[in-house]
Amino acid sequence: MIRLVLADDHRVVREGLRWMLEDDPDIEVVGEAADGAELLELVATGDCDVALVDVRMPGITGLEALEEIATRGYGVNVIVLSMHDDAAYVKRAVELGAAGYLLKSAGRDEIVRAIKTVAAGGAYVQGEVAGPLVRTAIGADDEEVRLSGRETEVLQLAADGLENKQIARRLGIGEATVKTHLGSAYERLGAAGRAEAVAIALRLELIH
Amino acid sequence: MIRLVLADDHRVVREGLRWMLEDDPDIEVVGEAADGAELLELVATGDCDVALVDVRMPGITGLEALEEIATRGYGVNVIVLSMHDDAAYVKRAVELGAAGYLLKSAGRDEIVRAIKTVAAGGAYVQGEVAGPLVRTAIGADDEEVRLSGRETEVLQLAADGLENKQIARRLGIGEATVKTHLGSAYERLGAAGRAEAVAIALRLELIH
DNA sequence: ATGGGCCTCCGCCGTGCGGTGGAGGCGGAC
DNA sequence: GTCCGCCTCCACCGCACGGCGGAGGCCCAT
Repeated sequence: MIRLVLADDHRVVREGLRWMLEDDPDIEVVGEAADGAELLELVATGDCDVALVDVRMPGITGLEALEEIATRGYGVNVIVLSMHDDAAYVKRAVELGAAGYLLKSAGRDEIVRAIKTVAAGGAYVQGEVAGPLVRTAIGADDEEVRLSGRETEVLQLAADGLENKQIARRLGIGEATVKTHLGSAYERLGAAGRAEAVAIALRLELIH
Repeated sequence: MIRLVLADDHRVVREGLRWMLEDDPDIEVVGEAADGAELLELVATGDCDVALVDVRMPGITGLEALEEIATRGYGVNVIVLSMHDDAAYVKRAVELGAAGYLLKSAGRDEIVRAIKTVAAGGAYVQGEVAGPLVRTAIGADDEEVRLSGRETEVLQLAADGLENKQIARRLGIGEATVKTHLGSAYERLGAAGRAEAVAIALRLELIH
């Protein structure tokens, strides 16, 4: 019997999944969470084997909760449920310790298969996103996009509408340094300027 | 027997709802649609009584389909399923002819109740949004954040990293006009500049 | 100890950007 | 008819921005 936890901020999705999955004799839904905090509480009890979590949730997001679960080393395998088929998303989720990755376009059979696979200790990535993923694994398009601590801070404040001088004062550093960090952030993200950089970083959930 | 059609771009949601609702002996799911066009096709056949449709779908959105269904005068009662509890959304949906309005926070019982109510010719608005609705009916609060067509286009291109001159060429308008649109977009969004405007618009899903 | 990543800072310089204050045409709403 | 929202365009101006080419200190790994 696989003890499953569902995490999604929309109750229709949670209840729908519950009805859909409990029809399978090997699966038992032992808990539901509406956000990352609730999910972490449930996982902490240790009474579950697999968690099916939406990436996008209020407060603590699915990815943040995933990171927490992975580092804490609970014996819970997490399947990420996402709207995005971007390779970067998948890669990031897998890096953070996801055992499975499903799109919201997945059907019941595929979800059940994924749950049973990861419950058995395996990994499951939906076909439509597996292609891009292995491409990056081979190194065809490597370069994992990430920013240094300072770059992230500076870009976050830029996204909040502060100008360089204000960012400098906020962080207690010189304006020239802010420019340097922004410049390297643009380069890493392949952005033409702060607007595009903010757009890309938001999509990759590097800033909020 | 109530013949029901489900419309949502996420297959997990559709299948989940199907499993959840077909458990009720009075409800039969006779069709699923992944976008507005499919929904209109299904409704046109006339073989259904109630449609449960998500507002947000690619191509023809739920609201647009709703409008079409209402003006064409099919004998189908539409229940709108939305993430937003904004009064403006509810108001607009009801204006366009929705017989019901549910949030994604709704539980199974409430959904079933809504379906049976509208199938009987009634109207159902979820409790949590009924309050805001009457508030706006009185005129207590209004104002929703939205951008004009041009403002959205211009801001989207700005988020893609184009500079004003390039945006102007792309849209076949003058650079001054681009600046005007951007300026009014900043004002509407309460943003200090393009970076913050892009951040806000992305969060509000006004651009992608 | 040499290299590399990160953080810090500096000046220079062109220009893209955003604010201000206009103008007119078009369509729908009252 | 008159108002209002939307789209279009113009000139001016100050400055924030971003690219360039430097510099040094820190820590860690090879």
